[in-house]
Amino acid sequence: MTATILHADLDAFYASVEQLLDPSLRGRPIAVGGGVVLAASYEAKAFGVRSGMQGRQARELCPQLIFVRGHFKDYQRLGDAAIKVIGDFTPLVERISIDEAFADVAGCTHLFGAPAEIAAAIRQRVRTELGLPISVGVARTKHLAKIASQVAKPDGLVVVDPDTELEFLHELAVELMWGVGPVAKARLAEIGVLTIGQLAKTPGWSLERLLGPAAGEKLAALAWNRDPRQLKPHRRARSAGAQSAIGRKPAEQQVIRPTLLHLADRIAARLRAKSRPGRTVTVRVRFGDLNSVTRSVTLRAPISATVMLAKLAEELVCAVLADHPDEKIISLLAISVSHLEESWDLELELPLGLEDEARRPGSRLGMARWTADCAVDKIRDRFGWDAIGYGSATLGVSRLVPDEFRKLAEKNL
DNA sequence: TCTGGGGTCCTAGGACCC
DNA sequence: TCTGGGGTCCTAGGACCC
Repeated sequence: MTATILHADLDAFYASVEQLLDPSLRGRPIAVGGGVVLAASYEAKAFGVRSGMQGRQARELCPQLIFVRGHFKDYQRLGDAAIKVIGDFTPLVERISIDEAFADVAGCTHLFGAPAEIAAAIRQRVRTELGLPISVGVARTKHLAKIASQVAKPDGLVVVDPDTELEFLHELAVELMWGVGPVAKARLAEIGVLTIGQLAKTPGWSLERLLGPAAGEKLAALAWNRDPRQLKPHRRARSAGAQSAIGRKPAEQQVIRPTLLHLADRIAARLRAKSRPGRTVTVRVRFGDLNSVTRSVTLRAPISATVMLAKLAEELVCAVLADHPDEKIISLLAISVSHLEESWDLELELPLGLEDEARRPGSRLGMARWTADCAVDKIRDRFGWDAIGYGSATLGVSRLVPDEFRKLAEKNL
């Protein structure tokens, strides 16, 4: 058995792109964003600057921090180009996000050499052709390849020989494992488990009691490098959503309605573009105290119409607020659509979707709405997103994070 | 460390069916 | 009518990942 799984991960991707585009930023602490840090360079991370952090806090940690507005189109272009370099070696590529992918090179070693050589070649090409640092891990399983690339960062290559994989794995900290976050790490620490080796020696029943049956079993297997996950080149998304942190706002219709319409507009347009309407609509409301509550409904027929989604979301939010009459302040609204149809003939959706709506008291059956959605989609295709839209949705909606940035995180439906 | 946005998966209880 | 058991779907919440 040889190690043929690669995990490739661009280092501090957005920040590296900025340093590539503007040489005066190289070697300096920079943050992409403004009000919120969307990404930080290694130099900034050294000061404790993290993505998601408030800009003010980041500046306190690192007074010389340079804020740059993002070049979002370049992120997409260079991320795609890096993945394409990997694709030049093997078609078995599973892209995880804009800057990260797995690949299996088992079938192409006769053409390009050993997996380690292929990994080195990928790094070399991304460096010379794109000007970006990328770290690569090579191992027998996805889990170990992923850990290897983390260990390799920044700008490194780590190959885990199958004969010594447990020696490599067992001395690492548990939180490097896939699936061990802050909560699991703390629980494991309570029973004295700090390293993956200690985890491996912990009895299965103990892990399952601590972390639940599924997580316990998974971690036990991963600790012995038994990772059953296959590479999946074509994964389809199971849900599509959008959220907006709105600061502290009163829980009132004039705040809620335009925000939900904007979110619904973004989601529904994506669903329509891929003909993947969904049956379950979930809403999340976060209150002033940062506690949040969700509410969902599952329909008989899938929907992808903007107004219908917005209306359903609004009813769910109203139900949440009715259940929490003491909460006067909301700080975030989110909508997610799941139970996505594999593929759906749009022509069929209208009668079925509206049939559902038609049963609801006080609603009007509107062919015009669906026709309008299609017209809006077409105009946006030609003239851009902001060429047309729901007036109240585009105006007065706080955009803490630019929509172009949000798009980068969207999965292909 | 209380922070932004798009996702996945798991759990537990209840409804409902056979 | 009651008791038992298995399976599936829905809902709400939570941990985790990038």
